[in-house]
Amino acid sequence: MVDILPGEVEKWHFIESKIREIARTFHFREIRTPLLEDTGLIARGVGKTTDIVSKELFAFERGDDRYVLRPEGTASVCRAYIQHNLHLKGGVQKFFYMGPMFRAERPQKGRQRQFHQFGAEIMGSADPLADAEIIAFMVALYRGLGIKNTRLRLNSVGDPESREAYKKALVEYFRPNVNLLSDISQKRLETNPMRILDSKEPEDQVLIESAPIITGYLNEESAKHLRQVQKHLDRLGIEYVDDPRLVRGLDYYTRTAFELTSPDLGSQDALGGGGRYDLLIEELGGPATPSVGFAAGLERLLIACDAMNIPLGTQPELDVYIVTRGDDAKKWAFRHLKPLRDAGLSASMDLANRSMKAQMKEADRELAKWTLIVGDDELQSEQFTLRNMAESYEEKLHFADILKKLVGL
RNA sequence: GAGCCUGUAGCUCAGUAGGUUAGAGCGCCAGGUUGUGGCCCUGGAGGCCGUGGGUUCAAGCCCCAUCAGGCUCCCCA
Repeated sequence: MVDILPGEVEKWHFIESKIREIARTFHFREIRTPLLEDTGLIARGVGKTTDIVSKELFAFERGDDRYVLRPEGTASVCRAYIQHNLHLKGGVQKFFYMGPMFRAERPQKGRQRQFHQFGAEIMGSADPLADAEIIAFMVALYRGLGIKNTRLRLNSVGDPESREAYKKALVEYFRPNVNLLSDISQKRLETNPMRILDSKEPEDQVLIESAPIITGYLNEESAKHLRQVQKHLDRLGIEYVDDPRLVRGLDYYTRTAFELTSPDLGSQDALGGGGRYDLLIEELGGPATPSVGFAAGLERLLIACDAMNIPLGTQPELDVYIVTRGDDAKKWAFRHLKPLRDAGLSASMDLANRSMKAQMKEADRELAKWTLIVGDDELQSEQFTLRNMAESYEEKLHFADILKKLVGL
């Protein structure tokens, strides 16, 4: 896990405000859920056989209750949707969220045990327009930041009927050659054959290349749904590639699945991904609510921005630093920070009784635009020295005029 | 969970075949300039050399373990 220090945190502010701004234009509304969730919710929501649940949860018990640090956001949003009867508010609900997630994995570039995701959900629509809307939102964020080097992959993992037919076909295809598969894929043939398609083991690649693809096994409704999503994306000018071998690691997806990747991320090349989950809310005990969503990694977004040399936030400037000489000046300065701050200026001063030279140096380091220099002379004449740090000129003014001048700028 | 690599000052890194008080640049602090930053000069502070154990007269350097990080695999964001 990592600390985000001053200098780095400004980048986060920049990205977070960009996300909020684009969410506003799409009219997604923010939802915040607890970092802790009931273990059962996550297990049922994400799927017991997924890697995330079976080996990556941070879990603990307290009394009879079992908790996990949330590994993703969708299950929590669904829980909140059910718990607060949000379907009764009517219409289609559009949410976005942003915050830390936790998975107990071996860390590497673009992968931490505590990481940050933003994501969005559209709940209560089975229409392909909702799929296109959620993808458009995700793509708009990356476009808005200027990240160009991305690829959107699109597929349908089918509804339960289609998927059963496809799984059967896959098992029939792989079974005769089971010995040629990697150990892990041999296991997956029993538990979750579609995951074999996601394997990167070299020995699996040959077989995967000529394996049957899901496209031919989609029933008419699922196939039509995918075609309509594609048409909507075409109309929006959003480029994508059809990838009939795209499968996702969470069990709740139905029909639409998509992933946005970037070659700038190295081995962990997924910026974000998502899909439709028409059955999840019902499975969790809520009303039948077809929904679609995505999640994206903020750390990976930052890596992609750096790779493209996209300027993010920088160290904040300081409006005024008051430099003092002597105890009376120090007292005067400490009192006069308030009117400066009340006027909306950022103002600071030496808090460690150091030399003028040290104070000037600190003002420089803190990117002060102005220094206000106060010593015996100034206190006598009530005319204070205002120094412009960038242009190195000074003038003597009454405090009221200094305030006026700085606020007026 | 697996493989390979790395871990020396706040940061970036040197440390020669194991041999006295572990170095540099930048940064930090102070002085040169007892009322003025950025340049320059001088000085200073700051390291149980990731942690624990072992080998040796002697370990930053060799061995083992462990923790953390990097690159892969796996998986995902």
